[in-house]
Amino acid sequence: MRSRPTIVDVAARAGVSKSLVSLALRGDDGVSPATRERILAAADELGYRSNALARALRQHRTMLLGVVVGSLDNPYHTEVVESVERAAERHGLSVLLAHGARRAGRMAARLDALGDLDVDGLVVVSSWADPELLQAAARRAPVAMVGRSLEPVAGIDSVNNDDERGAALAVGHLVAAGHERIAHLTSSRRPAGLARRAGYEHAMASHGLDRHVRVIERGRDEPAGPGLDAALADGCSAVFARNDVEAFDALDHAWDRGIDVPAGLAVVGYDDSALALRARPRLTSVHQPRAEMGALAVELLRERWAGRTADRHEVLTPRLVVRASA
Amino acid sequence: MRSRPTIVDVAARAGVSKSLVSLALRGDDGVSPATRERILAAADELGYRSNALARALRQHRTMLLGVVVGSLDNPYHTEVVESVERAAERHGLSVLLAHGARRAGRMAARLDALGDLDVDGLVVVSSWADPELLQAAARRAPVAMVGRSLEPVAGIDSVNNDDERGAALAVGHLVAAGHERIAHLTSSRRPAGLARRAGYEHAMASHGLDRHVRVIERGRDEPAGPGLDAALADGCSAVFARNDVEAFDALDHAWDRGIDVPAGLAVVGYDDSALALRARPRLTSVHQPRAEMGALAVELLRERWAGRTADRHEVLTPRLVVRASA
DNA sequence: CACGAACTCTGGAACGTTCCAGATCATGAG
DNA sequence: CTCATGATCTGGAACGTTCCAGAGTTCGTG
Repeated sequence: MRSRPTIVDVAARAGVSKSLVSLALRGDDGVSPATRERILAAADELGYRSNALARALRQHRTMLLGVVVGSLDNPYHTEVVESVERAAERHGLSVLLAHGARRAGRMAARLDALGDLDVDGLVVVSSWADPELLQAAARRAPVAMVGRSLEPVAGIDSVNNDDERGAALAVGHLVAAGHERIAHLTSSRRPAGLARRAGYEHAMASHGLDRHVRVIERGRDEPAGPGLDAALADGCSAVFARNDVEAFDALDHAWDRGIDVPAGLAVVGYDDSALALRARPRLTSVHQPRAEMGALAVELLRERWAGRTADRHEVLTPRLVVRASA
Repeated sequence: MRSRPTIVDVAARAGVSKSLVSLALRGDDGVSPATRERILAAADELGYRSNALARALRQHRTMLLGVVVGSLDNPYHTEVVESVERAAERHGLSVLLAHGARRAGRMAARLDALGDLDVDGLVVVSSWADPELLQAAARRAPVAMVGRSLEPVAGIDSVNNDDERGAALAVGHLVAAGHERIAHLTSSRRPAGLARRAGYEHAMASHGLDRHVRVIERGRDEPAGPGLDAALADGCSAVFARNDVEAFDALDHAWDRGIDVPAGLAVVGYDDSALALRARPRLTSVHQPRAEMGALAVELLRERWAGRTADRHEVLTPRLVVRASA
């Protein structure tokens, strides 16, 4: 494996200076058509490929985008990551992926590693992140967060959907279908979860159903069964779950208990991830515009590169996708 | 945002040469304890972080691992990617992810982009890849493929599970449960799919059930229903699906038709991905040792870096995980 | 006391590119 | 014929590291 040809090799072959090769390859128009031709031909013959590293070192831009994601096991996350990668590619950026950044310690380590690689920007896809960590990272490169922090973090752009509104859509749909005792199933104390819960409570109140508010809380790895059974025993006829994964759990439990969905229990999820279509019956779910969210995050970073200094916090509007489960 | 301090700044502050700073930071033991102390303190005070780019340029190694994956929508793929990332991290490598490389054109583009970034190695996670594309990429950096090509590709290491054997496990289990008319559901013409199909056919033959071999083929986005119905009508009592996604489809269809699983139809999947646990009833599935496969792929690359030139093709042994669906 | 062997430390080249200031040359205006 | 102008091209510095050859100091030994 002979070592990769450089711009100098091309220059020698074309009989010009390395500087001119650089200009020609970058399409600068101070190069005469004839020599440009010659240079491109030489590059081609040698199989020259530019060294992105050297360019990055000199230009102070790597065209690298760091993407930090809590985990890939929730399809919603992977779909956001895919949309970020797609948008990045459109702008000639490559994505560096770090997953498993649930714990703050690991997230810090991954952010540092990405920073050392001089990424031009960072997208954090997570339902939560330590504000200080984000700000530390933002001192190196602009950061856009897809997902919520408790409140806007100074210096960090964000893209979100309106969780309260999404929750209201879900509750509204169930109320319209005649449900009154609507429970909320959640295992999250993170901002997105809390916002959906608050949205649920407000929506219940606005429909005059305060007295039927019932939140089924459980620990991260606790089963949903006991809480659901208790709610069912109290006449609860519908569940609005914090996300599709939890909705799936509710459907599973109904399946195990032989309860018909939606007749015996109506279920609405959140995210409208691939899971919603895999569920039986298919899951009615609040749709987050994922593709748009990823693209928007990349756009926010590009604006930062262009010089924007004011923070932007984008909140997109979710919509309800009605299927068979409610 | 003042520009990042460099090794030279640290040197100035500690009153030594940049070379010595470099040595001290890398833990070389030709540096006296006292000055090392002083240098580390200076680095700390300035908030120095090394520039991985400059190091990579000089050392001709980026510590970057390119991971190319067909798509992230099959949980099996994401789990392999996660395991690769985990193994990479253990060795101080960062993962550059490119997804959506189903089409050869896109895969070529992504491989080129990763090559330009001078990745030290490539892991291709896909059920198929154009051998020439892989070999072209391997001219730049060693390539390990997780997944099958029709036959071993010269110069490319690979990690696989033994699909034929896995298929035999599935069939064996169904036969032991008393099934004779066992169909195979597949929508794939890729090597892994073909191997599982062949394994199914051989296993059926070895149990003296040649006459009951029945392959339900369908197009990539065609429903599984019609083929399944026809098979059921002919007395088929079990299905061995090419992967969990297809098994899921079979369960769905059974659900839609009100057929009890496993009494009315036994279903066995392949991959034992997260989907298997999400299925109702829970899916009996052939387990591929994903975590091991990702780690092994990284190990194969490391061996290449260490100088191995002979190809290695690792084939791991799958095992059957019995759950409720069969 | 001289000398070589550690032990520490240093300056400059190199990695492959881009940037910058300027060199060269033909052209056309005065 | 001269000179400014624009078009085309060039050499060297710079990016932040690591590598290499060697310089200076200290110390033990004969």
